[in-house]
Amino acid sequence: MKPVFALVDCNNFYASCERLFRPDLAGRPIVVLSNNDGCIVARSAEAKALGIKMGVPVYQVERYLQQQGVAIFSSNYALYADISARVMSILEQLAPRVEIYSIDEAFLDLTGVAASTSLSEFGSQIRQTVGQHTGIRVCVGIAPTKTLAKLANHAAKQYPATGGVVDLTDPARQSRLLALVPVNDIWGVGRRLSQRLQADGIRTALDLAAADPKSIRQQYSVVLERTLRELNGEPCLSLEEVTPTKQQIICSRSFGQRITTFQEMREAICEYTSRAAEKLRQEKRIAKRLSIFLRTNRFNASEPQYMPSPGAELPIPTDDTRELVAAAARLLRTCWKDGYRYMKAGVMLTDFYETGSFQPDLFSSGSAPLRSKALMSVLDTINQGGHGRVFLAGQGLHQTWSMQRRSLSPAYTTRWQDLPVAK
DNA sequence: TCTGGGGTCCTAGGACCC
DNA sequence: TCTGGGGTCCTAGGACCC
Repeated sequence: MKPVFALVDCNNFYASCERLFRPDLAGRPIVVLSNNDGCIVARSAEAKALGIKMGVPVYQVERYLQQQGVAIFSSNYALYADISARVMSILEQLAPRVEIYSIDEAFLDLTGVAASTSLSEFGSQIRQTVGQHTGIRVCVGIAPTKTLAKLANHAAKQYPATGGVVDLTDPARQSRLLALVPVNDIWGVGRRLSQRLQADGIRTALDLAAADPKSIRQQYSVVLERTLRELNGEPCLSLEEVTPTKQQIICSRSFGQRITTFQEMREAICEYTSRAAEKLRQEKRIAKRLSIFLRTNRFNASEPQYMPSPGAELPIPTDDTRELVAAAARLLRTCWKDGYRYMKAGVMLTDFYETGSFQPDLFSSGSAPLRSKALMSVLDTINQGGHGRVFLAGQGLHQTWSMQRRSLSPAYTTRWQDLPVAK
């Protein structure tokens, strides 16, 4: 049986989540900012219509946002994750196999669905059900490959006449759409590739689909060859239901204010290491390698730049916050230099093993690592419970460097104090 | 003054081995 | 005054995604 994929994508997801609990904002433009209130990362339809671009630094458009009466929100990730989980669980009820691709997108396997009902009808059912149960609007693209399903979804968003659902299983329809799509709108073709492709005379998705797979592989890469084949309806990417285990865990942030002292940086690195260790334990992994990085402001050419990123192997892989923090602090001492204004720092864990699976080598002897499963699990339970936090002294009490979130909405669905009240 | 964070995959090139 | 060839493993960096 020929495979059929659907891509379900939430419209303007973060902005829509904010509006769910603020009916007074109906029809008003909304933008959501990145961490630290730096850039615009999501826009409502009204904000897009005003010409506000994705990714622009807020300070460049602050006046304009005010003039236009745009509602501004800091990122409220707890809220978006919770709404996302609700949307995804509905999709899992509707389709037998679902791959959660990102916070606001999922691929569905619709192979065989057409027997009872038409594919586009099924797409409309998805839209309706999700809309009814969560208030979130989605668009649905349906096609024989993931790459085509992405394009179908794109079209469903772009052309209101489609009613938010595009069935692209018909080859004639595929080529009509591909002729309209510029290469940079193809999934997997970014800024650099699209520049190169255009220089080679490949301007539309149809141009790429018509190119020779072998020479594309030679001149570009095996990845682009797969994209080309997928555009021609030949599936190269399959549905991945089980989330593959992580290869690396990163925790990094820009600071609310520049950091200039070792003490503050030490706090920040401790904090990020603790967050990374929590994620590691959630994954049920232990890590053998830890690295940290510091960054000055690369946008400011007149300032001296320093961006060290030292790393180290741990004697024995671990998921214990205290051991990881100690290692991170050692690395910080090796690379710290006074006299710079640091903008950002981060911690990265790599080289994972399953908890309990690691064989220590014959010669790593002696010093029993301070490690306690019980302690770490108590730490996690308390910190995930929402009734206060327990942390290492090194993380700092005041965290003067922590990020700015001036326009944060309440955690409507994940904190009792913030529950919306119907009057 | 003010520019996010967290991931993946692929490739090229160096180190090392026989 | 000459200096192979081929394989594997690892790392850094580039490109992409949301």
